[in-house]
Amino acid sequence: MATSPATDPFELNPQGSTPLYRQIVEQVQRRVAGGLWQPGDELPSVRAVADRHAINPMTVSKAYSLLEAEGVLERRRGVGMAVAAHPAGLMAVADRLDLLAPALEALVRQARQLGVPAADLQAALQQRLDQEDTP
Amino acid sequence: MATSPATDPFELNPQGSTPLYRQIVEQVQRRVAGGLWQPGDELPSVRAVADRHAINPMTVSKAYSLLEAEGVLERRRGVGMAVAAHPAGLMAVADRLDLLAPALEALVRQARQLGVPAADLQAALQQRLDQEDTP
Amino acid sequence: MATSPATDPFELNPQGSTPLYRQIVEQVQRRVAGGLWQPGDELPSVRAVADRHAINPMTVSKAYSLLEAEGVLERRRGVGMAVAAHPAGLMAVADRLDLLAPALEALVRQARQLGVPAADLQAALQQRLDQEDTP
Amino acid sequence: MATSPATDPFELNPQGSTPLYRQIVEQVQRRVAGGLWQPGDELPSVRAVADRHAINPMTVSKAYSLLEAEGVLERRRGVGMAVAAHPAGLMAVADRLDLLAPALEALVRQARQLGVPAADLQAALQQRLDQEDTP
DNA sequence: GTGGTCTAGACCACA
DNA sequence: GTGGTCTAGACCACC
Repeated sequence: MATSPATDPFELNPQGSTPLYRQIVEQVQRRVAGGLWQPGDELPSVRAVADRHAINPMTVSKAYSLLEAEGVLERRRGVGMAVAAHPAGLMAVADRLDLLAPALEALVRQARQLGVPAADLQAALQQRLDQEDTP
Repeated sequence: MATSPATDPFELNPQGSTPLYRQIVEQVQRRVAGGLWQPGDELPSVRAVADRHAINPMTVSKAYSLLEAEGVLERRRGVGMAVAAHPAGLMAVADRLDLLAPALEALVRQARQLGVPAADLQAALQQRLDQEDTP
Repeated sequence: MATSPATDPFELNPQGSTPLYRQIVEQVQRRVAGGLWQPGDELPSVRAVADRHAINPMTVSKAYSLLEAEGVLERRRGVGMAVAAHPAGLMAVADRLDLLAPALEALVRQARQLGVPAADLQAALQQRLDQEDTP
Repeated sequence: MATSPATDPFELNPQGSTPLYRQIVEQVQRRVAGGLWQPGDELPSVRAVADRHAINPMTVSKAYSLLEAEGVLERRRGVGMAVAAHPAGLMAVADRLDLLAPALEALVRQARQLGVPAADLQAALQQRLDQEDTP
């Protein structure tokens, strides 16, 4: 089980509506906030990520720069990027739940408009979480 | 309780990142898919919606046109738009759950990346659904 | 002989009753359906087409968006539009004939209503096709 | 075999892009031009057509008025509309073929863009005409 | 450079 | 009254 940044840690969806650089930024933020990635862990190079996903290196670079400006990552000259010593994003479980609020809100709103009963929604989540445990 | 298309059936959020016309498209899709709006029901006119939300008529028109191309709405010339006789989007509960898949997927992925335990996520959804019942 | 999307691949008739954006949509559909344009081929930019024909960029953009929604084109962010990897419209000769059905139907119906004999209609088509070969 | 104007002589398609009144106008024009309908033949009343197709009587009335202005129909006070004594539209076979030119042009252009071979197009027309003979 | 979104306003066609 | 089309121009996001 690999939780620290591997060669290819990102799940990118070029079709999706959220831009590529945003997808990278958000995934790093969450993993650091949740403690999955620890201070000092090194991220894959800009070029490695760009090659792996066949995207423009500038896109990756932009994401890393934003994360550096945020204090989540720090630049190690000649080496690459690493999770900052005191990452701004690390937080308690309760605060992490707040970060989930928008996604939760969207889910519930869509279910309401679709006329899907609360019980069915709960069941669907349960089922999806079970998949997660035993892939 | 008004379920069929009222004078102002839309909940638009001009601040959000999703464009206005997309918000309209998605809300109509879900309401038709869920059976809340029935075939033959007439939608509020382009101008009415535009005036109500102080937006450009073209924005509303664009949404309606897309929905017509999708087969969800049909144009009644000189009269207005109505839910299509055989809307492409009408479906059973199970299929409606499929429409929720992307939102559900996003929620679970974000929770995983944040390191939020499954139990906490379930609890958060439960709590949010309880709000829905007793607003 | 240039078959892949050139700088100016469209034949637009501003006088005709069919709107400009529809003309673009239909021409792309047919060329992709016929295999003249292959998956991955890049289309001329919105601005290029708009300048070339002295029309508003939005008109071209509208056409491209509809084609994307249909699955014929795909957006490459920051790069442009291209024929989709698996275009919804690519099809065998038999199916392409189905696309001609409406036009064929209209022709036959008009001939019937005009009392034009079948033989004369056949001859007229033959004559028109001969022009095509030796322009 | 009914060639003179019956109770319901029109083939109307509310979905099509051509407006309803235009469909009526063109069908009358062609039938008179081809001699299928003879001078003096009476047309169904505005109300009859409107009821039969569930459309607005004004739409039918507009079509009839245009045809009267053109000299194809004449108004018989208290009785209804009839094909004019000397209809402007009656013409020789060669001229009628000219009326088919636009439809023929559209068919050939679409076939070319679809990459359908001339022979296949000829065959398709032949097949469609055979249906016509033995319905 | 690319396309996306929205506005303000015009004119047209249809019923 | 309804929606459809097009324009001119603005601003934004992405790569």
